Amino acid sequence: MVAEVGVSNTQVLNERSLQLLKTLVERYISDGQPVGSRALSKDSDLNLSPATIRNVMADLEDLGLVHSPHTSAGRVPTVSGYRLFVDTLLTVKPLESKDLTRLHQGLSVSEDNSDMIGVASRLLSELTQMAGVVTLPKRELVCLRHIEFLSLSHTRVLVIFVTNEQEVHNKIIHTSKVFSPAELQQAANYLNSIYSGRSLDAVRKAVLKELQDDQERMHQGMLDAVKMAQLAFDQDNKKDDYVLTGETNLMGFSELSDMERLKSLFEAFSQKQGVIHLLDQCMKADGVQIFIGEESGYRAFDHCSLVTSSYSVSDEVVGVLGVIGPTRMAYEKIIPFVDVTAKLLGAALNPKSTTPL
Amino acid sequence: MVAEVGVSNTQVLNERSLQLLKTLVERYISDGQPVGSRALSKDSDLNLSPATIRNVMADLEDLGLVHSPHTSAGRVPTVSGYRLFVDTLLTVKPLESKDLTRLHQGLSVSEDNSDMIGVASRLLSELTQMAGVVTLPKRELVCLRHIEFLSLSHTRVLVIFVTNEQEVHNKIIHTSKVFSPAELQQAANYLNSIYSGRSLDAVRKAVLKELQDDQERMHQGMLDAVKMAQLAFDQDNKKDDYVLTGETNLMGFSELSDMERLKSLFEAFSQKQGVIHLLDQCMKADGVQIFIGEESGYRAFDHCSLVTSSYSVSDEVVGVLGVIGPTRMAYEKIIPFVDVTAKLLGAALNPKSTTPL
DNA sequence: AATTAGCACTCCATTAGGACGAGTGCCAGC
DNA sequence: GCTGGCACTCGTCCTAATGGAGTGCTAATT
Repeated sequence: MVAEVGVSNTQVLNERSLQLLKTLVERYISDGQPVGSRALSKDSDLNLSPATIRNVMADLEDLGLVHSPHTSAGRVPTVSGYRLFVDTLLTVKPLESKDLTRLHQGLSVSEDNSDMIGVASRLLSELTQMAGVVTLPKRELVCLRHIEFLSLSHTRVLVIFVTNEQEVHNKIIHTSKVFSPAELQQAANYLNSIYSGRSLDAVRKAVLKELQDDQERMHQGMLDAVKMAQLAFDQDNKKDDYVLTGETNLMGFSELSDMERLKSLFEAFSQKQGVIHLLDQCMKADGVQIFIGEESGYRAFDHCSLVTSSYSVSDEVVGVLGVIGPTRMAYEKIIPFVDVTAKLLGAALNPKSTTPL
Repeated sequence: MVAEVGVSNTQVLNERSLQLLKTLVERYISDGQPVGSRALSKDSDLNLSPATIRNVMADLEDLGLVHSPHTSAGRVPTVSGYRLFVDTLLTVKPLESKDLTRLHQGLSVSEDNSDMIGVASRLLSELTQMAGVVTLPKRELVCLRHIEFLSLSHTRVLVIFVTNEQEVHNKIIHTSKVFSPAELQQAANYLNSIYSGRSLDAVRKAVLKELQDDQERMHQGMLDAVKMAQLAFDQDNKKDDYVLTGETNLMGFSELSDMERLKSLFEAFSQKQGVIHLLDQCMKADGVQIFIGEESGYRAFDHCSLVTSSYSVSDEVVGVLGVIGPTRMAYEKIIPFVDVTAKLLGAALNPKSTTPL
């Protein structure tokens, strides 16, 4: 988009126009009012008269970077305008030290990191005064530390497995035959010895391979164990989820004061899958990623922006976190927030820094 | 309140006034507009002129049962008016058969009742088009079925316990010394043999008693087991919680269209403790209980009503469910909804009807 | 050729006024 | 005790008027 504009009309999108666009966006973000030529003339240190500014604005409007709500209002940045702004004009501010301290103390590497995800989400929403969201680490990508089977009733077995992040998961499976506690113990021992330390995804694949390959090679006990593992790590097992906090902060923003919009936004939050899909896309990219307004492709997010960053454990991307707010947000502050939080969360979840099993 | 009114002025609060109040509340609930004397005259089958009705209305207003938004508007019921209405005037309608069917199919006694609470909440919000809330069964009151210990790292032990409702809970405890897997197994076996089938509350009390009483009587293994049980069922373990669904339905109601109100309501929802406290009060009463507007004592609920019922498993009250909506709700329909849902949920969670361990 | 000043114009927001209708309170009569 | 009638109040809706902010265009200036 930026390149295209630059190519199509280098004459128009010169240094000065960009400078003015930047000032306009900054001014609009802080005021929330359409910015007029007079205000821009004073704000920018270009010493241009309002009339000149008006000419530039007309050009920017032709390029679709700004937009006039009506004839005698000032200009407001469009989605493309915001995009150009965050991509090339933005000067990111370093985090304020008090915020940095707050993040560090909240996400310090501690013994109990059972609710790190929740803490991270709360920090994001508290410090940005918008909504914070953090996906749970992708199960497939975290490492298996330990697995255990527990007989509930004849063919119902409770599977318990502990992952890297010290999280405990459980699932009830139905076996084809009845197992004694001793048999279950044996199966667990076998699986632990073979698969402990490998990612859940790798385990699932290995298990499938085992079952397809020569089953004769294995004795009955091993076969049972592998079959149970298959049930336990079944594909449909992955119930992606996220922790969202500070939604209520969004109710303060005037651009979301329309009840219809607000309702559909909150409905999207509670239905989850749309948001999950959106966040999943962000996992592909490595650094901070931004969706502005309609860019997300979800109508409910039309008037919102989403600033995300993936977070990694042991150099492996396992989840995404971010901030949701109105399109008119202070990107230069939010971006470092999200960036730092992602790094700290990754570090806090790192198994190397916790007591080994 | 009702009694007081009746005593203070039996002359005024006669059959006819009550009849008119009833008609007024019904009319207001269905229309949402202040009800004028003309409308009441037509609606009620008392054959009274508007003028007469106005006299009665003036009396009801003196008693604080109705209220005029301004001089030339009709009347609107006050909280006391609603209270009198639901306590003595209301004629509860039986559930529509399609709704009853829906409830039955959703809350049937099935093999997998792991998300019964969520299902119940969703049914309540879906069928009433308001918000549904269901507390998780009180841990103290549910029965222990099985307990297991799993060693994580030297002094960290994962406790897993299965309760009546087929729910699996886990908690990480720190022991004072290092246990071998065999010792942990032995401890679990001991605890299961003694405490299985008793309520968590009873187990906790028994454990405390054991520790205070003669410890000499027990050998070391038993003592270790009891000590671990104490850690596992520690008081602070009870993290009461509830499942709330359909909050977005509330955004449709005009009485909650004020952003300030809506925001504080949703903040109350996400902070949870206030709501939990309110719901806890409802556990004491047995049948359906109703809080109208300010009666709840929480400012955030000022313009809402809460219709609740406790639900029981094996004749023991273990939780509360209910519907949250605007004060102006169709109580005669909501009450049976909540009532029936509570009964069905209790039945669905009943361990007698599920496969024994 | 780029910039600026000036001017006419457009549109929004606010205010004031007036008509209308719904509903009340009160009083006198049945 | 009930009812009809009447004056009154108040909120809503519509209209018109005013002021201000900001634009687009053109002609003058640098």
